[in-house]
Amino acid sequence: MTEAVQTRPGGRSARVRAAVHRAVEELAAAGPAETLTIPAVAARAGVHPTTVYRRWGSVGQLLADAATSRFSGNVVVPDTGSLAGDLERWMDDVATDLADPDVLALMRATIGSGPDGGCACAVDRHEQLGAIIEREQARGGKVPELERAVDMLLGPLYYRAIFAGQPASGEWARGLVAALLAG
Amino acid sequence: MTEAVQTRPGGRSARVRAAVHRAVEELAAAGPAETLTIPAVAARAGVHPTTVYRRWGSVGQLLADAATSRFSGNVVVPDTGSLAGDLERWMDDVATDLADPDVLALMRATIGSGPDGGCACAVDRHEQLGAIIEREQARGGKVPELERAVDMLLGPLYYRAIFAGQPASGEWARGLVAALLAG
DNA sequence: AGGCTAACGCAACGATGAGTGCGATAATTT
DNA sequence: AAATTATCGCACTCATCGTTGCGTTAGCCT
Repeated sequence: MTEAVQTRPGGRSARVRAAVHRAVEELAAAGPAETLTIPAVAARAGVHPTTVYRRWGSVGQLLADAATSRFSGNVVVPDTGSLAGDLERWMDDVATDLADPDVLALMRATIGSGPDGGCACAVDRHEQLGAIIEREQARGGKVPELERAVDMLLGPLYYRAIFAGQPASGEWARGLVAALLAG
Repeated sequence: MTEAVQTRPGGRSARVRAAVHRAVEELAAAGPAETLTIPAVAARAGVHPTTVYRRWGSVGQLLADAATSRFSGNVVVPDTGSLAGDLERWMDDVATDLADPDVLALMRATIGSGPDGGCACAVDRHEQLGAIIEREQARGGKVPELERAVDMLLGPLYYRAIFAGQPASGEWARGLVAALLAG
């Protein structure tokens, strides 16, 4: 009597999901926020609007899903052997990702869609930074606190991207790492 | 023959403007983003939708206007006599402001409304920080660079508010000031 | 106080987004 | 290979947003 709701993740469903996610990213990058509507997304994805309404329900949930899918696992945690090297490589990757206007547009739209939109964009990065620090700790090295690292690395990076509109250079990012490790 | 477009800022216009701004803040705080529509704002403000359409045009411009109005001049630059004191007081005020859920909701909606939405929320704070540093410089004290101050103070503050969802305590904010002045 | 005109309210229309019932398709299982 | 059923496409309806023309109200100036 188990009412197991079995899902069906292979084949067409996956294709539809990917196409819709791609359409969301493109539309978020293209026009103003009010053009990001479900019929528009469906048309661009080559899918019927009904499908999107049924699978996601609202623009907010659609954006949250697209954002978590986009911001999870597209940056690999490096392993250079030293904490400084790991952090510098990782910051460089994150900064490069944040320099893409399409990524920024998706982030802005996701933030605007609800209270946890911002978290969906950064949780993965938070965990990656924690993993880097944990590994150094396993190596036996002295590590900064995760909170301090978040404040001094992620904070400035995301602030510049969203609130200042400045591009983040690799050199500047390495300076942040140096400041963290010096303190 | 001067075609001076004379505006009429007093009396009713100002009342309407204030009521609409208030309605935007309330609606942004109340429901999801898709409920923040011009007819809804007009109804809550006790104003006819046509008025809002004509004066602001789109939800994006309306949000930008409301945000700049809300985030300008509601924090006074303190003058305690020392740089550390000024920064601590100011950070405390900003942190308190950012702890208000309504303020956060307005910020999120503004960020989601367009590419410069984020700037509209932070430009004033940027200038205030610059003013504090300039005053200390006039006093003859040694001052940090404005960029570094932004990275180490505004960055963590806004990152926590938007991307981490953590409340910012006054103690933690003072720690940021200490770290900046120590470096 | 009276005129001038910017700003607002009202009514109506077209366009489009949101939601629903039903049949068709294709992924998964036996 | 055949059956099962989750998922999708289609046609249709309802609600509401965006816009325009016109009359009215109420700031500002002489």
